[in-house]
Amino acid sequence: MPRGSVDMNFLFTLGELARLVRAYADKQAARYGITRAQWAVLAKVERTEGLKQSELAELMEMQPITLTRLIDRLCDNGWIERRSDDTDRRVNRLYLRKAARPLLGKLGGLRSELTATALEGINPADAHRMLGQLEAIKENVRNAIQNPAGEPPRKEQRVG
Amino acid sequence: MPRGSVDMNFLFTLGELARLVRAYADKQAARYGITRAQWAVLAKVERTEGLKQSELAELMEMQPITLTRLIDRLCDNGWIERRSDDTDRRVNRLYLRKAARPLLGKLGGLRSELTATALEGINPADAHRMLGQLEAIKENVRNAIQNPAGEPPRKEQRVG
DNA sequence: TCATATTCATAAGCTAGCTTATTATATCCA
DNA sequence: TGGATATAATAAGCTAGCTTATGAATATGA
Repeated sequence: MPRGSVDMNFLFTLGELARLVRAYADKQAARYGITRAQWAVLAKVERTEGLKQSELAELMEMQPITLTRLIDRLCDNGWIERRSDDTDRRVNRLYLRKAARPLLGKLGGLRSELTATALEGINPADAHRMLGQLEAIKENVRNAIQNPAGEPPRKEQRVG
Repeated sequence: MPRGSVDMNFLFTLGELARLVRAYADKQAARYGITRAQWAVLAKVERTEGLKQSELAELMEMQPITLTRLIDRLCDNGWIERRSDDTDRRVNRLYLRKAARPLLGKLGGLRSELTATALEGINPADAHRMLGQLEAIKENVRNAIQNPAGEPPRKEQRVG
C-alpha cells in the first residue's frame, strides 16, 4: 500500500454509504410527502430566501437544470414560489410560502432523528472532526474539478 | 445545539459531497468508456468471481434491478459475462472476461489518483480513522433500515 | 404429490443526477 | 446603435437509483 492512504477504498465506501443514507432518508421523508433532494432545497431556501436559482444551484453543488426540476415540485406542492426580479427579467427569485412552515418544523425533528441514528456510537467530538474532514474533502474535490491537473487555473474562479 | 452532535448538518453535507465526488469520478472514468457505477460493479466482480447477481447486489447495498442494468452494460462491452448455474436455472453467475484486464489495470491507477486528490492534506492516520467511522455509520444505517424503530427485529436477518 | 410460498432475474415507470442545446434577456464595446 | 458575447432558466435525452409487479424455477409442507 504505497504512499499511505492512497489505496484506501474511500471512493466506493463513500458511494455505498451515500446510497444507503439516501434510501433511508427518502423513506422517512416520504411520510411528509417529500423526497430528500426536495427537502434539501427547501431547507436552503428557508435559510436564504430571495436567492436566484443559479445562485442556489451553486450553493448546493448542483447543475441549474437539476435544481429547476426540484423547484418545479416544490412549487407544485405550494411550499415555495418563484418571484420575478424587478430589474432582470431572466431571473427568478425563490421564497417560502406559508404552507411550508409546519412541514419545516416536522422536518427539523426528522433531521435530528436521522443524524442521531447515523452517528450512534460515535462520540460528538469525533463526529465533529469527521464532519470537518468531509468539508475539507469537498473543498479538495471542488478545486480538482475547477482546476483539472495539467491546465493552468482559470481566472475568475467561482470559489476563491 | 442539544444533545451533542444531533443537530449537525451531517445529512446534507454527505449528500453534497457524494454528488461532487460522483461527478468528478464519472468525468475521469469516462476517459476509459466506463461510469463510476459500472466500475464499482466490475471491481467487485474482479474480487469475487462466480457470485450470483442477488449476492452481489446485497454486497453493494443496492437493489437487484439496479444491478441488472449495470451488468447489462458491462456485458455489452465484453468486460464480464453471465454464466448459468448448473443446478439452479434461475441463477446467473458473474465472471470477468479477458478484455477487462487492461481496463482494470488502468482503473486501479485512477482510483489511487482520485483518492489522493480527495484526501489531500489529511494525514493517513486521520483518513484511516475517518474511513472506519464511515463504515460504522454504514452499519448503523443498515440496521436502522432493517429494524425500523418501533418494530420488533425480524428473525432471519440478512445482516447478522 | 401437488398447492403454496419463496427466490432470481427482469420490466415498467418514477426521481434525481448529468451533458448539451435552446430561448430570452442583458451587457459590452466598436 | 447595433452586433457579439454572456447569463438565466429550461428542454431533451442519457445514467443510476428506487418501488412495485411479473414470470420462471425452486423449495416446502400437508
